[in-house]
Amino acid sequence: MEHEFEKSYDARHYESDVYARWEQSGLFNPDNLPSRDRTPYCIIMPPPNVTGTLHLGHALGVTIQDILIRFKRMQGFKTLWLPGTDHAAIATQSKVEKLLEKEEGKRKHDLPRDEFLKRVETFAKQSHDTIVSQLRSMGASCDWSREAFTLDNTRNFAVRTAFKRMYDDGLIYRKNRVVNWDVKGQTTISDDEVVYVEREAKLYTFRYSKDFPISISTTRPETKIGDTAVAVHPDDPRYQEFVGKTYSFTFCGVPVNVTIIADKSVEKDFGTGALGVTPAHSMIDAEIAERHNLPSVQVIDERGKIMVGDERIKEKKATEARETIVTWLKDEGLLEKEETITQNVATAERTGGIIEPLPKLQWFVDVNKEFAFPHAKSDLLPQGTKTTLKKLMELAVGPNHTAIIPEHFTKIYRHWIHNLRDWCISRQIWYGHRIPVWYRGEEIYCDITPPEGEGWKQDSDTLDTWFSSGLWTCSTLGWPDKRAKDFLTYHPTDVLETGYDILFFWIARMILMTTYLTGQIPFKTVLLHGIVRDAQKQKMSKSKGNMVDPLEMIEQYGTDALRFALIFNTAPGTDSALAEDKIRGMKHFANKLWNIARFVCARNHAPRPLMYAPYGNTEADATILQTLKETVVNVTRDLEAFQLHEAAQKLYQFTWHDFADVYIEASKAQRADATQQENTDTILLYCLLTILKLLHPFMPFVTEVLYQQLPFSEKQTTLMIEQWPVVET
RNA sequence: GGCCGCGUAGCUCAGUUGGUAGAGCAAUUGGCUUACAUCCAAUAGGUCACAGGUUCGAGUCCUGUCGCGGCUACCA
Repeated sequence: MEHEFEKSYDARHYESDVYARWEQSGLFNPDNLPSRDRTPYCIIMPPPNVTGTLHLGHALGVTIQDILIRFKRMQGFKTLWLPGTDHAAIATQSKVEKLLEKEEGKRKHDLPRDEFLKRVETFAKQSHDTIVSQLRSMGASCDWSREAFTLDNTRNFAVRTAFKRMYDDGLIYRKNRVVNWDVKGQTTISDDEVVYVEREAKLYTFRYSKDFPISISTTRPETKIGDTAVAVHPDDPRYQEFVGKTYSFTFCGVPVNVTIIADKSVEKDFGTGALGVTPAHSMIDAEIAERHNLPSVQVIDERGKIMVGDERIKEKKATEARETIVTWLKDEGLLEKEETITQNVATAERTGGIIEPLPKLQWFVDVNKEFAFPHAKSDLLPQGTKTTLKKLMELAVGPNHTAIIPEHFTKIYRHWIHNLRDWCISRQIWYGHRIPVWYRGEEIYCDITPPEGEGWKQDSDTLDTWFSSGLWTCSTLGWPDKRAKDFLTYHPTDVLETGYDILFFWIARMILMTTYLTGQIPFKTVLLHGIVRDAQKQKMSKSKGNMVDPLEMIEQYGTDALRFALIFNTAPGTDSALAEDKIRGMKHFANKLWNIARFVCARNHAPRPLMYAPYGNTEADATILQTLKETVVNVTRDLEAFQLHEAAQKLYQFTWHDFADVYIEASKAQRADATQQENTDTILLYCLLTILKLLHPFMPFVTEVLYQQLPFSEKQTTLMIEQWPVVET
C-alpha cells in the first residue's frame, strides 16, 4: 500500500490493493463496524443474472448503491449492503442451450434432465465468479459473507414456503387457461415477458361459407377452424336478427359450429363489425367465450402446427396453413377483401419466438382473490381486513409508504397494477425452482417437503424466475424464520435501487410477495436509474457492436473515473449518454485531486492530531471555509435526497474551481507571510481532509489512497469509517 | 387508442418550494507559473420548441400546438 507519491495518479497501481485491504478490514460486514451508532441501514443488491458478464447498466446501479452505502456508513449507520446473483431461469437456460448447440451440436433433450442441469450449473458458476470479480473491481463495499443466490438451498426453502402459503390461501391455483406459449422456447411465459413487435400483416375479410350471413375479418385465417362463435355488438342493427342462431359448415375440410352472440367488447366500426371468436387461441376471445359459456376447440399444438383437418393443413405450420386456407377461400369465392395493415405481433422477450396463445393446464397467482390480511401490527392494514394482492400492491406505494424516485413512476406503477391480470408462474423449463406439488392419480399434494408414501410424482415444471426474485429482500435476510436476526434488524430495507425497466417484473412482484407474506413493505424508497446509452444516445447492444465494457474503461481510466462519469449529469430515472470523453474528463478530475493532495501534503509534513475546524485570518481563508461549509451542507442534503448528480457536480466545482483554482493559488502568496503560514497550511489540510471524506463515496479508491498519505497521528484504518463532516449551526 | 416523459450553449445534460440562465466535453486566444500541460488564464456561444395565460416577475405554474422518446393496450 505504501507507494511513492507519484507525479500523477495511475489507478492501476492501487485499486486491487485498496480493495483487498477493505475486505481484510471486515468492515463491509456491519457486525464489525465501530459501535458509534446502531441504527441499521440496508440495501439489498438487485442480483445480476448469471448469464455472463456485467454491463454499464450494472455498473451504474452498483455505483449508486455503493455511494449511498458508503455515505451512510460514514454517517455512522450500521450499514448492510447484501450482494447476490440471480439464476434467471429462462435467460440462463436458453444461453446454455445455445452454447450446447453451437459447441456440441446437441439439443436440450439429447441430455437427461440431471445432465443438462449440471451443464447449466457449471455455466452459472463461471458467470457468478466473473460477476463477483467485476463487482469487486467496481469497488462495491458489499458484505460478501452474506452473499446469496436465488437458487441456493436457503432461497429454495423460502420459495417452497411462499408457494405453500399462497396455495393454502387459494392465491395460487392450477387451471386450464389460454396462456402465452413460446413456441421456440417451448414454455409458457407471463404477460410481462411478451414483447410486441410492429409488423405489416394482411387483414382478410371473408365468409365461413356461402350460407353464412355475416362477413368477418381476421389476420389469422388458419385459426378460424377453431371458431365457435361470431360476436357482434348488441346495438348493431345490421346483425340483430342473427343473434342466438347457430350455423354448421365445413371450413377447408374441418367441421365448424358457430353461434352468433352479442357482446359489448366488439367494436362496431372495425372491419365488418363482427368478430370470429377463437376461444382456444386468443386471450380476449377466451374471455368472451367464458362470458357466453362457449366451447373451446384447440386447433394449434405446442409446436405451432395445425392439429385438425385433412392433409392440406394438418401437421402444417400455422403460417403455411394460412396460405392454404386463403387460397381455399379464394377458390370457393368466399374471400371479399384483402388489405394490408400494421399489426403488433406478440414475441417472447428472451427467445424472440412468436407467441402462440393456446390453452394449457398451468399454475397462476390470483391477484384479485379476496383473503383476510393475516398480519398483526402491520402499517398496511389491520389484521383480518379483507383484501387482495392487487390492493396490497396499490396500498404499498404512496405518500405514507414506499416512495418511488423519480416520483412520476408512481403513476406508471399504478397504471400497470390497474391492468394486471393473474400471473402465470409455471414454466416448462428445467433450470429453476421445481414446483412443490406432487400428484398421485387424482390426488394433489402441496407442501414444503415431499409427501410420504409410494407413487407420488412431483410436478415437472419450474417457477417463473421472478417468483423467487419477488422474495429477495426477505429470503436474503433469513425469512421465513421470523426470528432471524438479520430479518428483524434490516427488514424492511431502506432503499431498493434498480433500473426502471424492471419496475413491473421485479419491484411490483417484490411488493406483492412481501406484503402478503410478512405484512411489511420490502423497502422505504425505490430509487430508479435509467438506461446507459452510447455517446449518440443509441441503446447499447451486441448486435449494434456499440457495447462499452466497464472493465475496459476501468483498465484505461480507473474505477473512480468510471463511477464519477456514470453519475455526473445523470438525474434519477433518466437515460444517460456515456461518451468516452466524459470518462476521460473524470480521470483528469481524479488526477487533479491527486495533485491537490501532493501540494497540500508537501506543506504539511509533521504529524498532527485530529483535525478541528480552523479559523480564517484572511479574506481568502474566510471565503474558502464558508464555501466548504456550504458544500458540506449541500452535498449532504443532496445525498439524503438521492440527488447524486447534484452532489457530484458541487464536489467537482468546489474541489477544482473553489479550492484548487482560487484558494490554493491564493495560499501560495499567503504563505510568504510567516505569520500566516501555519494557519494557511492548516486550512489547506483541513479542506483536503473534508474533500476526501465527501468525495469518498463517489471515488473510493483515490480518496482512500490519499487519506493514507495524510499526516495525522490518529487515523482510522480506512477512510470508509471516517466520520462524515457535520456543520454545526 | 390510453398513460408517462422530453424539447435549455456545437454535443450530452443539470437546473429541489417562480426571483439577473449553469456544468462536463468540444471550440477560440494566450501561457511549459517549481501540485497538476491529465494543467493554468481568458474568450465566445442560448429570444430555455412554439403560442397564449396567471404573476410585480415564468426555463420553472396553467392551457393549447408542433416535434421526439418510452411504457401500456392489442382493432379481431
